[in-house]
Amino acid sequence: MRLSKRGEYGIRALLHLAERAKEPQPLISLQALAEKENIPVKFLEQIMIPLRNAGLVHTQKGPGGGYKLAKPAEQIFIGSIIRILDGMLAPVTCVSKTAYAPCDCPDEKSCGLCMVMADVRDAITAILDNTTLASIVQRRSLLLSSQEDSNDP
Amino acid sequence: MRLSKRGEYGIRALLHLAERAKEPQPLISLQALAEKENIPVKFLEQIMIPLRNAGLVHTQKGPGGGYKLAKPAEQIFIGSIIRILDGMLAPVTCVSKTAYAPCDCPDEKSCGLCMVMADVRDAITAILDNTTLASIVQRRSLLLSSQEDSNDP
DNA sequence: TATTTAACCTATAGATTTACTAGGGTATTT
DNA sequence: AAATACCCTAGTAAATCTATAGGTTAAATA
Repeated sequence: MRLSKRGEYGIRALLHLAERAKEPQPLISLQALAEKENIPVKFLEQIMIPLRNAGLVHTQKGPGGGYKLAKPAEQIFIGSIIRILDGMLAPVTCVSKTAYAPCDCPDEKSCGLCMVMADVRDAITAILDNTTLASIVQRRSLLLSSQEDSNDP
Repeated sequence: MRLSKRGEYGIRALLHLAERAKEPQPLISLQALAEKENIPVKFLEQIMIPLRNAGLVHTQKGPGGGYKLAKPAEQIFIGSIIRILDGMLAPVTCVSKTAYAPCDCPDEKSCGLCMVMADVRDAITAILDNTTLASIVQRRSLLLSSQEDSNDP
């Protein structure tokens, strides 16, 4: 039930872009992004390609070029990122809504395993398809500011 | 975020044992169990060993021997089975309560990814640590009987 | 226009995990 | 004693994961 490094790095990278999101949003180079997040540069490059193809990030070539979010952080869901990078959220293919494939049980409708895994899929998607980069950034800033408070007398 | 074949087969096998659970509970041979559930015999054998070591199944050697549940199906949770066979339920090690290992973010407390994954872990465990073999068997029988009804005029 | 910069693209390679398979050992029953 | 059925260790082919290498293309700037 693991999130791959691919998925983890992808989310960290986009989260980093979301943290920088000002108006106008600045570009950051692959090199800089990888260093800041401690991700192998060439691996991150591989990860950014499908994210760009899916329309989540915008890129610009040449000097001063780099990466930024292609749309507001409020509109980018963690679920989408994981589906793009890791394939699906459901624990088994036969209960996936976005990447369905039959399993080998005689009848999926009456299969006990499928029932439970469908529940798990619903629970996972309920979170990941409703959590945006923006909501994470906000939650994190709330946490950090409350920690500051507790340091003051 | 996938359930392995190992985990899938393990659950299917124990679910099969739970369906047979009468008083006294009969033994079923590895051979028969594997055939009924379409699982490779020698692979299933590997899967049953840790389940027995963990005290979920009882085995008996010799002619007429085989496998049965070691305790009531009401007391066997799907979460336990998956942890035994696949290692952990959490999507990343740093939010696992039963198999914690640090990740490489600078601070886990303020890591946005960790926060979300902790939510996911909670959602998954809320289901899998509260679903027993018995509850699945019951849910399945309710479904099947309601299907019978709808076939009658 | 030449040069530099930085993303783009294809291929590949090493490590790990997954999904099995093989074959002999051990306990139990008849 | 013979048959049965679980026990245990090892190994292996294929897939997947985690990168790495190296050249190509586009854009900015001098």
